[in-house]
Amino acid sequence: MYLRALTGLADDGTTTCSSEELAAAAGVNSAKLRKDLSHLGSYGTRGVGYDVEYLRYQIAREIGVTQDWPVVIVGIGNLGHALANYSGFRSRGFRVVALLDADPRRHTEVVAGLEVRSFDDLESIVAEHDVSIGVIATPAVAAQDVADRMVASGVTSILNFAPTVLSVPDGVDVRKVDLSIELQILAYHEQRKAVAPGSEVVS
Amino acid sequence: MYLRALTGLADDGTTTCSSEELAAAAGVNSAKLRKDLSHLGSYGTRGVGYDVEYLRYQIAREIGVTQDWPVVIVGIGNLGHALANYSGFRSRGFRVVALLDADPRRHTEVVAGLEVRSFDDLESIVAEHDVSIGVIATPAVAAQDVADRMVASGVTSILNFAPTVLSVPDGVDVRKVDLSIELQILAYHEQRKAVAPGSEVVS
DNA sequence: TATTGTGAACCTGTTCACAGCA
DNA sequence: TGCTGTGAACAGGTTCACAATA
Repeated sequence: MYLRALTGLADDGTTTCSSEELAAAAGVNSAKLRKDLSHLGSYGTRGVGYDVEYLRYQIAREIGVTQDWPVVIVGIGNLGHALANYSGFRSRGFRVVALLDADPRRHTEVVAGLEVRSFDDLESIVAEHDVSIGVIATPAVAAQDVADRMVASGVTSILNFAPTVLSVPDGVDVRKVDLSIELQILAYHEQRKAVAPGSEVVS
Repeated sequence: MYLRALTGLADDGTTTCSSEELAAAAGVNSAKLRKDLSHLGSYGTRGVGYDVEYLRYQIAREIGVTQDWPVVIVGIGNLGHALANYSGFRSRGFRVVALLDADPRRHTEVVAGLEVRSFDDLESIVAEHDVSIGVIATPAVAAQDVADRMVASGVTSILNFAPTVLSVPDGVDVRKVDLSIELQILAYHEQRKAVAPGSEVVS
Protein backbone atom coordinates (compact mmCIF):
# COMPACT_ATOMS: atom_id res chain seq x y z
CA MET A 1 0.00 0.00 0.00
CA TYR A 2 2.75 2.42 0.99
CA LEU A 3 4.67 1.46 -2.11
CA ARG A 4 1.72 2.32 -4.30
CA ALA A 5 1.06 5.56 -2.44
CA LEU A 6 4.71 6.54 -2.89
CA THR A 7 4.57 5.72 -6.59
CA GLY A 8 1.54 7.97 -6.84
CA LEU A 9 3.33 10.81 -5.06
CA ALA A 10 6.41 10.35 -7.25
CA ASP A 11 4.22 10.54 -10.36
CA ASP A 12 2.85 13.85 -9.09
CA GLY A 13 6.40 15.16 -8.86
CA THR A 14 6.54 15.10 -5.05
CA THR A 15 10.09 14.48 -3.83
CA THR A 16 9.53 14.59 -0.09
CA CYS A 17 6.58 13.89 2.18
CA SER A 18 5.62 13.79 5.85
CA SER A 19 4.20 10.72 7.57
CA GLU A 20 0.91 12.62 7.66
CA GLU A 21 0.79 13.06 3.87
CA LEU A 22 1.84 9.53 3.06
CA ALA A 23 -0.59 8.11 5.60
CA ALA A 24 -3.45 10.06 4.00
CA ALA A 25 -2.47 8.79 0.56
CA ALA A 26 -2.38 5.21 1.82
CA GLY A 27 -5.55 5.49 3.85
CA VAL A 28 -4.09 4.84 7.31
CA ASN A 29 -3.24 6.91 10.36
CA SER A 30 0.18 8.54 10.59
CA ALA A 31 1.28 6.85 13.82
CA LYS A 32 0.73 3.45 12.29
CA LEU A 33 2.63 4.41 9.19
CA ARG A 34 5.61 5.61 11.21
CA LYS A 35 5.60 2.45 13.30
CA ASP A 36 5.39 0.27 10.21
CA LEU A 37 8.26 2.08 8.51
CA SER A 38 10.32 1.97 11.69
CA HIS A 39 10.46 -1.81 11.31
CA LEU A 40 12.41 -1.36 8.09
CA GLY A 41 14.87 1.11 9.55
CA SER A 42 15.13 4.86 10.01
CA TYR A 43 14.62 6.19 6.53
CA GLY A 44 12.99 9.50 7.51
CA THR A 45 14.47 12.81 8.60
CA ARG A 46 13.07 14.40 11.76
CA GLY A 47 11.59 17.80 11.14
CA VAL A 48 11.47 17.12 7.40
CA GLY A 49 9.83 13.81 6.48
CA TYR A 50 10.67 11.06 4.03
CA ASP A 51 12.41 11.21 0.67
CA VAL A 52 9.84 9.69 -1.68
CA GLU A 53 12.22 7.98 -4.08
CA TYR A 54 14.58 6.68 -1.40
CA LEU A 55 11.78 5.32 0.75
CA ARG A 56 10.16 3.75 -2.27
CA TYR A 57 13.31 1.88 -3.11
CA GLN A 58 13.80 0.72 0.47
CA ILE A 59 10.28 -0.67 0.68
CA ALA A 60 10.52 -2.32 -2.72
CA ARG A 61 13.76 -3.98 -1.73
CA GLU A 62 12.38 -5.13 1.61
CA ILE A 63 9.29 -6.78 0.16
CA GLY A 64 11.18 -8.26 -2.76
CA VAL A 65 9.62 -6.48 -5.71
CA THR A 66 12.95 -5.32 -7.05
CA GLN A 67 13.37 -8.81 -8.40
CA ASP A 68 11.37 -10.54 -11.09
CA TRP A 69 8.93 -13.27 -10.03
CA PRO A 70 7.86 -15.85 -12.59
CA VAL A 71 4.25 -16.97 -12.08
CA VAL A 72 2.05 -19.70 -13.57
CA ILE A 73 -1.72 -19.38 -13.78
CA VAL A 74 -3.84 -22.53 -13.82
CA GLY A 75 -7.45 -22.36 -14.94
CA ILE A 76 -8.03 -20.05 -17.86
CA GLY A 77 -11.74 -19.37 -17.51
CA ASN A 78 -13.09 -15.87 -17.15
CA LEU A 79 -11.06 -15.13 -14.07
CA GLY A 80 -7.91 -16.69 -15.48
CA HIS A 81 -8.31 -14.50 -18.57
CA ALA A 82 -8.63 -11.41 -16.43
CA LEU A 83 -5.61 -12.32 -14.34
CA ALA A 84 -3.50 -13.12 -17.40
CA ASN A 85 -4.30 -9.69 -18.80
CA TYR A 86 -3.99 -7.81 -15.53
CA SER A 87 -1.36 -5.15 -16.05
CA GLY A 88 -0.85 -4.67 -12.31
CA PHE A 89 1.12 -7.92 -12.11
CA ARG A 90 3.64 -7.01 -14.74
CA SER A 91 4.19 -3.53 -13.33
CA ARG A 92 4.92 -4.93 -9.86
CA GLY A 93 7.58 -7.38 -10.94
CA PHE A 94 5.45 -10.43 -11.64
CA ARG A 95 5.89 -12.16 -15.00
CA VAL A 96 3.30 -14.65 -16.12
CA VAL A 97 5.35 -17.39 -17.77
CA ALA A 98 2.57 -19.86 -18.56
CA LEU A 99 -1.18 -20.35 -18.69
CA LEU A 100 -2.41 -23.87 -18.09
CA ASP A 101 -5.82 -25.48 -18.37
CA ALA A 102 -6.98 -29.06 -18.07
CA ASP A 103 -9.53 -28.61 -20.87
CA PRO A 104 -7.91 -29.48 -24.26
CA ARG A 105 -10.42 -27.25 -26.05
CA ARG A 106 -8.73 -24.22 -24.57
CA HIS A 107 -5.28 -25.24 -25.77
CA THR A 108 -5.70 -23.47 -29.09
CA GLU A 109 -6.33 -20.15 -27.41
CA VAL A 110 -3.79 -17.38 -27.09
CA VAL A 111 -4.37 -15.14 -24.09
CA ALA A 112 -2.27 -12.09 -23.30
CA GLY A 113 0.33 -13.22 -25.83
CA LEU A 114 0.70 -16.68 -24.29
CA GLU A 115 -0.76 -19.88 -25.65
CA VAL A 116 -2.82 -21.86 -23.19
CA ARG A 117 -0.98 -25.11 -22.51
CA SER A 118 -1.86 -28.46 -21.03
CA PHE A 119 -1.87 -28.85 -17.28
CA ASP A 120 0.50 -31.79 -17.81
CA ASP A 121 3.21 -29.30 -18.73
CA LEU A 122 3.21 -27.91 -15.19
CA GLU A 123 6.28 -29.77 -13.95
CA SER A 124 8.47 -28.89 -16.92
CA ILE A 125 7.43 -25.24 -16.87
CA VAL A 126 8.03 -24.85 -13.15
CA ALA A 127 11.44 -26.46 -13.52
CA GLU A 128 12.39 -24.51 -16.61
CA HIS A 129 11.45 -21.05 -15.29
CA ASP A 130 12.18 -21.77 -11.65
CA VAL A 131 8.63 -20.81 -10.71
CA SER A 132 7.84 -20.57 -7.02
CA ILE A 133 4.46 -18.80 -7.19
CA GLY A 134 1.32 -20.36 -8.66
CA VAL A 135 -2.15 -18.91 -9.14
CA ILE A 136 -5.22 -21.15 -9.02
CA ALA A 137 -8.27 -19.87 -10.89
CA THR A 138 -10.00 -23.19 -11.45
CA PRO A 139 -13.41 -24.33 -10.18
CA ALA A 140 -13.46 -25.39 -6.54
CA VAL A 141 -13.46 -29.13 -7.23
CA ALA A 142 -10.17 -29.00 -9.14
CA ALA A 143 -8.32 -26.67 -6.79
CA GLN A 144 -6.89 -29.21 -4.33
CA ASP A 145 -5.55 -31.40 -7.16
CA VAL A 146 -3.94 -28.42 -8.80
CA ALA A 147 -2.41 -27.36 -5.50
CA ASP A 148 -1.00 -30.85 -4.90
CA ARG A 149 0.56 -30.94 -8.35
CA MET A 150 1.97 -27.45 -7.90
CA VAL A 151 3.54 -28.35 -4.57
CA ALA A 152 4.93 -31.61 -5.98
CA SER A 153 6.55 -29.74 -8.82
CA GLY A 154 8.22 -27.21 -6.55
CA VAL A 155 5.83 -24.29 -6.14
CA THR A 156 5.99 -22.92 -2.58
CA SER A 157 3.47 -20.06 -2.71
CA ILE A 158 -0.10 -20.28 -3.97
CA LEU A 159 -2.68 -17.59 -4.60
CA ASN A 160 -6.05 -19.35 -4.53
CA PHE A 161 -9.15 -17.85 -6.13
CA ALA A 162 -11.17 -21.06 -5.87
CA PRO A 163 -13.66 -21.06 -3.01
CA THR A 164 -12.08 -23.97 -1.12
CA VAL A 165 -9.75 -24.39 1.82
CA LEU A 166 -6.56 -25.89 0.44
CA SER A 167 -4.42 -28.17 2.53
CA VAL A 168 -0.72 -27.95 1.80
CA PRO A 169 2.42 -29.09 3.60
CA ASP A 170 4.32 -26.84 6.00
CA GLY A 171 6.56 -24.41 4.23
CA VAL A 172 4.05 -23.71 1.48
CA ASP A 173 2.15 -20.42 1.74
CA VAL A 174 -1.40 -20.06 0.57
CA ARG A 175 -3.37 -16.86 0.25
CA LYS A 176 -7.02 -16.95 -0.62
CA VAL A 177 -9.11 -14.37 -2.41
CA ASP A 178 -12.84 -14.97 -2.31
CA LEU A 179 -14.71 -12.45 -4.38
CA SER A 180 -18.15 -13.30 -3.13
CA ILE A 181 -17.17 -13.14 0.53
CA GLU A 182 -16.26 -9.51 -0.03
CA LEU A 183 -19.73 -8.86 -1.40
CA GLN A 184 -21.28 -10.77 1.48
CA ILE A 185 -19.52 -8.53 3.96
CA LEU A 186 -20.92 -5.47 2.20
CA ALA A 187 -24.37 -7.03 2.11
CA TYR A 188 -24.17 -7.69 5.83
CA HIS A 189 -23.46 -4.05 6.54
CA GLU A 190 -26.19 -2.98 4.11
CA GLN A 191 -28.67 -5.12 5.94
CA ARG A 192 -27.71 -3.51 9.22
CA LYS A 193 -27.90 0.00 7.77
CA ALA A 194 -31.46 -0.71 6.74
CA VAL A 195 -32.41 -1.82 10.25
CA ALA A 196 -30.24 0.09 12.70
CA PRO A 197 -31.12 3.79 12.17
CA GLY A 198 -34.81 3.31 12.71
CA SER A 199 -34.53 0.16 14.76
CA GLU A 200 -37.56 -0.64 16.86
CA VAL A 201 -39.39 2.29 15.33
CA VAL A 202 -43.02 1.49 14.78
CA SER A 203 -44.17 1.84 11.18
CA MET B 1 -16.54 -19.11 5.41
CA TYR B 2 -18.67 -21.11 7.81
CA LEU B 3 -21.58 -20.82 5.44
CA ARG B 4 -19.54 -22.26 2.63
CA ALA B 5 -18.15 -25.03 4.84
CA LEU B 6 -21.68 -25.92 5.93
CA THR B 7 -22.86 -26.00 2.33
CA GLY B 8 -20.01 -28.37 1.57
CA LEU B 9 -20.96 -30.65 4.46
CA ALA B 10 -24.62 -30.57 3.45
CA ASP B 11 -23.64 -31.56 -0.12
CA ASP B 12 -21.77 -34.54 1.33
CA GLY B 13 -24.94 -35.62 3.08
CA THR B 14 -23.78 -34.68 6.59
CA THR B 15 -26.69 -33.66 8.78
CA THR B 16 -24.88 -32.91 12.03
CA CYS B 17 -21.35 -31.83 12.90
CA SER B 18 -19.19 -30.92 15.88
CA SER B 19 -17.39 -27.62 16.23
CA GLU B 20 -14.21 -29.58 15.61
CA GLU B 21 -15.38 -30.89 12.23
CA LEU B 22 -16.80 -27.60 11.03
CA ALA B 23 -13.70 -25.73 12.16
CA ALA B 24 -11.50 -28.11 10.17
CA ALA B 25 -13.67 -27.62 7.08
CA ALA B 26 -13.49 -23.84 7.44
CA GLY B 27 -9.79 -23.79 8.23
CA VAL B 28 -9.99 -22.28 11.73
CA ASN B 29 -9.63 -23.57 15.28
CA SER B 30 -12.66 -24.95 17.06
CA ALA B 31 -12.64 -22.53 20.00
CA LYS B 32 -12.82 -19.60 17.60
CA LEU B 33 -15.64 -21.18 15.68
CA ARG B 34 -17.67 -21.75 18.85
CA LYS B 35 -17.07 -18.19 20.01
CA ASP B 36 -18.04 -16.79 16.61
CA LEU B 37 -21.22 -18.82 16.50
CA SER B 38 -22.08 -17.90 20.07
CA HIS B 39 -22.48 -14.29 18.90
CA LEU B 40 -25.40 -15.39 16.75
CA GLY B 41 -27.10 -17.36 19.52
CA SER B 42 -27.00 -20.87 20.92
CA TYR B 43 -27.69 -23.00 17.89
CA GLY B 44 -25.68 -26.06 19.00
CA THR B 45 -26.53 -28.96 21.27
CA ARG B 46 -24.06 -29.84 24.03
CA GLY B 47 -22.75 -33.35 23.71
CA VAL B 48 -23.99 -33.56 20.12
CA GLY B 49 -22.90 -30.65 17.94
CA TYR B 50 -24.66 -28.51 15.35
CA ASP B 51 -27.44 -29.34 12.93
CA VAL B 52 -25.92 -28.51 9.56
CA GLU B 53 -29.05 -27.30 7.81
CA TYR B 54 -30.40 -25.34 10.76
CA LEU B 55 -27.07 -23.61 11.43
CA ARG B 56 -26.68 -22.86 7.76
CA TYR B 57 -30.01 -21.10 7.64
CA GLN B 58 -29.28 -19.14 10.82
CA ILE B 59 -25.96 -17.87 9.45
CA ALA B 60 -27.45 -17.05 6.06
CA ARG B 61 -30.22 -15.07 7.72
CA GLU B 62 -27.80 -13.24 9.99
CA ILE B 63 -25.49 -12.09 7.20
CA GLY B 64 -28.33 -11.24 4.89
CA VAL B 65 -27.82 -13.71 2.05
CA THR B 66 -31.35 -14.99 2.26
CA GLN B 67 -32.38 -11.89 0.40
CA ASP B 68 -31.54 -10.89 -3.14
CA TRP B 69 -29.02 -8.08 -3.64
CA PRO B 70 -29.01 -6.20 -6.95
CA VAL B 71 -25.52 -5.14 -8.00
CA VAL B 72 -24.08 -2.92 -10.75
CA ILE B 73 -20.62 -3.44 -12.20
CA VAL B 74 -18.79 -0.46 -13.70
CA GLY B 75 -15.80 -1.02 -15.95
CA ILE B 76 -16.18 -3.97 -18.28
CA GLY B 77 -12.56 -4.70 -19.10
CA ASN B 78 -11.02 -8.09 -18.45
CA LEU B 79 -11.81 -8.03 -14.79
CA GLY B 80 -15.32 -6.69 -15.31
CA HIS B 81 -15.95 -9.54 -17.75
CA ALA B 82 -14.75 -12.06 -15.23
CA LEU B 83 -16.89 -10.58 -12.47
CA ALA B 84 -19.97 -10.41 -14.69
CA ASN B 85 -19.57 -14.10 -15.46
CA TYR B 86 -18.61 -15.16 -11.95
CA SER B 87 -21.14 -17.75 -10.88
CA GLY B 88 -20.28 -17.36 -7.21
CA PHE B 89 -22.19 -14.08 -7.08
CA ARG B 90 -25.43 -15.47 -8.37
CA SER B 91 -25.30 -18.51 -6.11
CA ARG B 92 -24.82 -16.34 -3.02
CA GLY B 93 -27.79 -14.09 -3.62
CA PHE B 94 -26.20 -11.35 -5.70
CA ARG B 95 -27.85 -10.42 -8.97
CA VAL B 96 -25.92 -8.35 -11.48
CA VAL B 97 -28.54 -5.98 -12.88
CA ALA B 98 -26.33 -3.87 -15.13
CA LEU B 99 -22.89 -3.59 -16.69
CA LEU B 100 -21.68 -0.06 -17.37
CA ASP B 101 -18.66 1.29 -19.19
CA ALA B 102 -17.61 4.80 -20.14
CA ASP B 103 -16.19 3.64 -23.47
CA PRO B 104 -18.94 3.77 -26.17
CA ARG B 105 -17.13 1.09 -28.18
CA ARG B 106 -18.06 -1.44 -25.56
CA HIS B 107 -21.75 -0.59 -25.67
CA THR B 108 -22.43 -3.07 -28.43
CA GLU B 109 -21.12 -5.96 -26.37
CA VAL B 110 -23.27 -8.46 -24.57
CA VAL B 111 -21.58 -9.99 -21.52
CA ALA B 112 -23.13 -12.70 -19.37
CA GLY B 113 -26.48 -12.06 -21.04
CA LEU B 114 -26.46 -8.35 -20.29
CA GLU B 115 -25.71 -5.59 -22.76
CA VAL B 116 -23.00 -3.19 -21.70
CA ARG B 117 -24.62 0.19 -21.18
CA SER B 118 -23.43 3.76 -20.89
CA PHE B 119 -22.11 4.97 -17.58
CA ASP B 120 -24.63 7.80 -17.89
CA ASP B 121 -27.39 5.29 -17.21
CA LEU B 122 -26.08 4.74 -13.68
CA GLU B 123 -28.61 6.95 -11.90
CA SER B 124 -31.66 5.53 -13.62
CA ILE B 125 -30.52 1.94 -13.12
CA VAL B 126 -29.77 2.43 -9.44
CA ALA B 127 -33.15 4.05 -8.95
CA GLU B 128 -35.04 1.48 -10.98
CA HIS B 129 -33.55 -1.61 -9.32
CA ASP B 130 -32.99 -0.05 -5.91
CA VAL B 131 -29.29 -0.92 -6.11
CA SER B 132 -27.25 -0.36 -2.97
CA ILE B 133 -24.07 -2.24 -3.91
CA GLY B 134 -21.72 -1.19 -6.70
CA VAL B 135 -18.57 -2.85 -8.02
CA ILE B 136 -15.76 -0.77 -9.50
CA ALA B 137 -13.51 -2.57 -11.99
CA THR B 138 -12.23 0.47 -13.86
CA PRO B 139 -8.65 1.72 -14.18
CA ALA B 140 -7.37 3.57 -11.12
CA VAL B 141 -7.78 7.06 -12.59
CA ALA B 142 -11.51 6.64 -13.14
CA ALA B 143 -12.32 4.97 -9.83
CA GLN B 144 -12.90 8.05 -7.68
CA ASP B 145 -15.23 9.61 -10.27
CA VAL B 146 -17.20 6.40 -10.51
CA ALA B 147 -17.41 6.18 -6.73
CA ASP B 148 -18.67 9.77 -6.48
CA ARG B 149 -21.35 9.14 -9.07
CA MET B 150 -22.36 5.91 -7.39
CA VAL B 151 -22.69 7.60 -4.02
CA ALA B 152 -24.63 10.50 -5.54
CA SER B 153 -27.07 8.11 -7.14
CA GLY B 154 -27.73 6.25 -3.90
CA VAL B 155 -25.22 3.39 -3.72
CA THR B 156 -24.06 2.87 -0.12
CA SER B 157 -21.63 -0.04 -0.47
CA ILE B 158 -18.75 -0.27 -2.93
CA LEU B 159 -16.43 -3.12 -3.79
CA ASN B 160 -13.34 -1.55 -5.31
CA PHE B 161 -10.94 -3.49 -7.52
CA ALA B 162 -9.10 -0.39 -8.72
CA PRO B 163 -5.76 0.15 -7.01
CA THR B 164 -6.71 3.47 -5.39
CA VAL B 165 -7.87 4.65 -2.00
CA LEU B 166 -11.40 5.94 -2.47
CA SER B 167 -12.75 8.72 -0.33
CA VAL B 168 -16.45 8.49 0.36
CA PRO B 169 -18.81 10.13 2.84
CA ASP B 170 -19.65 8.56 6.20
CA GLY B 171 -22.28 5.90 5.94
CA VAL B 172 -20.84 4.49 2.72
CA ASP B 173 -18.85 1.27 3.04
CA VAL B 174 -15.93 0.51 0.78
CA ARG B 175 -14.05 -2.76 0.55
CA LYS B 176 -10.95 -3.02 -1.55
CA VAL B 177 -9.50 -6.04 -3.33
CA ASP B 178 -6.01 -5.58 -4.68
CA LEU B 179 -4.88 -8.58 -6.65
CA SER B 180 -1.26 -7.60 -6.95
CA ILE B 181 -0.88 -6.90 -3.23
CA GLU B 182 -1.79 -10.52 -2.58
CA LEU B 183 1.00 -11.61 -4.90
CA GLN B 184 3.39 -9.16 -3.27
CA ILE B 185 2.71 -10.71 0.12
CA LEU B 186 3.53 -14.14 -1.27
CA ALA B 187 6.67 -12.80 -2.92
CA TYR B 188 7.76 -11.30 0.37
CA HIS B 189 7.50 -14.66 2.11
CA GLU B 190 9.24 -16.35 -0.82
CA GLN B 191 12.10 -13.97 -0.51
CA ARG B 192 12.42 -14.75 3.18
CA LYS B 193 12.24 -18.49 2.60
CA ALA B 194 15.20 -18.17 0.27
CA VAL B 195 17.24 -16.31 2.86
CA ALA B 196 16.16 -17.51 6.30
CA PRO B 197 17.06 -21.23 6.35
CA GLY B 198 20.69 -20.70 5.47
CA SER B 199 20.91 -17.16 6.75
CA GLU B 200 24.42 -15.99 7.52
CA VAL B 201 25.80 -19.23 6.19
CA VAL B 202 29.01 -18.68 4.31
CA SER B 203 28.88 -19.85 0.71
C1' DT C 1 -20.00 -38.81 28.37
C1' DA C 2 -19.22 -35.74 24.63
C1' DT C 3 -19.56 -31.33 23.26
C1' DT C 4 -21.13 -26.60 23.64
C1' DG C 5 -20.79 -21.82 25.48
C1' DT C 6 -17.91 -18.59 27.83
C1' DG C 7 -14.93 -16.08 31.44
C1' DA C 8 -10.18 -15.26 31.75
C1' DA C 9 -5.59 -15.16 29.95
C1' DC C 10 -3.14 -14.11 26.21
C1' DC C 11 -1.43 -12.12 22.09
C1' DT C 12 -1.04 -8.91 18.25
C1' DG C 13 -1.55 -4.94 16.18
C1' DT C 14 -3.14 0.12 16.74
C1' DT C 15 -3.07 4.58 18.78
C1' DC C 16 -1.35 7.96 21.96
C1' DA C 17 1.86 11.03 23.46
C1' DC C 18 6.19 12.66 23.85
C1' DA C 19 11.38 12.39 23.90
C1' DG C 20 14.89 12.91 20.51
C1' DC C 21 16.72 14.99 16.67
C1' DA C 22 17.55 17.64 12.11
C1' DT D 1 10.36 24.49 15.42
C1' DG D 2 8.43 20.46 13.10
C1' DC D 3 8.45 15.87 12.38
C1' DT D 4 10.25 11.24 13.23
C1' DG D 5 10.82 7.13 16.07
C1' DT D 6 9.16 4.65 19.96
C1' DG D 7 7.76 3.24 24.83
C1' DA D 8 3.47 2.79 27.02
C1' DA D 9 -1.45 2.40 27.05
C1' DC D 10 -5.13 0.52 24.67
C1' DA D 11 -8.29 -2.35 21.87
C1' DG D 12 -9.73 -6.21 19.49
C1' DG D 13 -9.53 -10.62 18.44
C1' DT D 14 -7.79 -15.53 19.56
C1' DT D 15 -6.97 -19.36 22.46
C1' DC D 16 -7.33 -21.83 26.74
C1' DA D 17 -9.65 -24.34 29.94
C1' DC D 18 -13.54 -25.59 32.23
C1' DA D 19 -18.38 -25.21 34.02
C1' DA D 20 -22.85 -26.13 32.13
C1' DT D 21 -25.79 -29.39 30.03
C1' DA D 22 -28.17 -32.41 26.48
